[in-house]
Amino acid sequence: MNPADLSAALLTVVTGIAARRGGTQQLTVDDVQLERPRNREHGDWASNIAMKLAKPLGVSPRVLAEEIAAEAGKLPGVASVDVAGPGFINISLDAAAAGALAKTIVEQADAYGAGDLYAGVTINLEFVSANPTGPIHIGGVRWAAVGDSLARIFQAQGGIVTREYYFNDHGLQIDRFARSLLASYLQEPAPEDGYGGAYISDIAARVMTLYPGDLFHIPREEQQEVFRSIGVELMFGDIKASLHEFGVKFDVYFHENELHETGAVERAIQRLRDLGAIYEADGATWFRSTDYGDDKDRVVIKSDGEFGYISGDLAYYLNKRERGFERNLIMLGADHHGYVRRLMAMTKAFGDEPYVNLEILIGQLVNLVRHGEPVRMSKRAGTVVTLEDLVEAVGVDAGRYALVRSSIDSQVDIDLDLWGRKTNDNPVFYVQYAHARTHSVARNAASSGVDRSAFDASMLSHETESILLGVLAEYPRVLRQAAELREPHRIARYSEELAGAYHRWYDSCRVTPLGDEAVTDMHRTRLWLNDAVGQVLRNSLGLLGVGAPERM
RNA sequence: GCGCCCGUAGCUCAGCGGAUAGAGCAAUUGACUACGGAUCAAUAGGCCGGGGGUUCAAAUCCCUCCGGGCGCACCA
Repeated sequence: MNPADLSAALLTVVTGIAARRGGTQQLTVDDVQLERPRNREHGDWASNIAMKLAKPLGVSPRVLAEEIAAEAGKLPGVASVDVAGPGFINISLDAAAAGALAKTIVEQADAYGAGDLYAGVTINLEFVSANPTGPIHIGGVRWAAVGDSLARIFQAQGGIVTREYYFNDHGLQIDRFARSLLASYLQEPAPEDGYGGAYISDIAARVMTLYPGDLFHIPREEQQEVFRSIGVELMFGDIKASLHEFGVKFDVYFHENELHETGAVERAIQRLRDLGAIYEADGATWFRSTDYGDDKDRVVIKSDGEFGYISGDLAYYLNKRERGFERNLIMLGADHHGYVRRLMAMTKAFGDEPYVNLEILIGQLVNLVRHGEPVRMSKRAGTVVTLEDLVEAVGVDAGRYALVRSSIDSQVDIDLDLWGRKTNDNPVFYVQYAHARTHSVARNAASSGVDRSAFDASMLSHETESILLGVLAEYPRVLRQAAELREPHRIARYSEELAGAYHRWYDSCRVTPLGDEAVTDMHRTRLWLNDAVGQVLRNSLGLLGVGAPERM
């Protein structure tokens, strides 16, 4: 008996009662969503439907609740139904109905928890997209972890997902990068608006070893071009390598240059012009974005003839739509929240639906903390905190977990000392250890002759088992909610809850017989539960891109 | 001035309009001749930043004030 089955059964009961009382509203499963009461004494599942329907039906919530409870109590698998407080309906399942889930999970394996929220929907997730002018700094790293996890979550909901990296290889920042490399090579001071730091001289030196010609005897402009083309490729290779090491693999690396070379930018502007959303003023060409909700109009062609910044975005969005993506998500740092309005205005201008065809997720800043002090960074001075720094300090699993564990709406301090520790004050180890423990238990079970040849769900009646089964039952809903709200941290928090429930069960219910005890169906049945927990922990950690070791 | 995010236990943070607001860490006290003690049990710790409002019900929604972070270019 899953909560979904129970909801469906309850819906039938409630619909019948409402109809008899003359109710006219159409009820759906969403109206009878069950929640797990915090307090175990309130049963396994609770419904607030009586309080919601009391007013429209003109009855007191308690009376209505009693009426529903009387019928719900007759449902198969339901042990008891009570009415409590202002009109909560508290339902307890019998052990057999609740325990059946253990077997279901083992049988469904990797598929347990998956849903169809985005079945067949094409989704483009654009994230990181750091300019190839330096290593990925910590802000981009947050999105590397969260964006990749979100991609996995959407896939688990049936979405057809493309992970995309927008490679900004066009524009002034690249010029600055090239000039900085050249300056380093010529042992000149870094340009005023350029980049500094050890990686610049490193890349410059590598360019030298790769360039087949003689750099000394070509004009400075050509020298800069050499550093630009080779340097960008090297930097980009480094970025790809760090992402790969971090377990993030992009399906598409999209080059901004392509939009300019194919005339896509002009076409995008022309399309706005055709819509009457373009005007000329002060020698420049403007997008009248205020007509679509922006707070000021935006320059698409500057008075010097160059394209404004938004022009590339216009073309890029259209390009994604032409490639068939129904939903396009862009993940940006808090310093880019000002973009949201203008890009939504663009979406609307093109006749699409803002916040549906295009969504922009804004992630607040991440601070790294070491020895209680924030690790400050400055791109100019080259003291960036990079992906490599994080991985070096805490490893990939802890790094990803730390980044994905908090809501992106919150600024986060990541304590490198804490996350680098291999002890129980590190949450990722708490969860991984629980998973390793399920395997350890399974190994011991095998050597004691306990197998899964029998399953009697009614034996899973210990209090810790009832709690553990309840947590397992919630997983599909947590996953769905994480997808709907674009909040992978819910999966992380859930995995911690499950790990805790498992450890407590382990402490009071043995899977393997003690001493020369005989193997019973109790042991066999518990092995199913043990394996079910391992499976769900594996599924959760998999969605976070964090390893689920069998031994630690 | 305008906009986005945040303010919850000593710390780091969860919390879907529901019942007595939670977890981990830190503190105190316990549990190994028992499947891995990277664990578990227990104690203590809170005007959920302040004030209004909506609701049967508000940490959650709305308004307002205070505090913190980040933005408000013909830069990218």
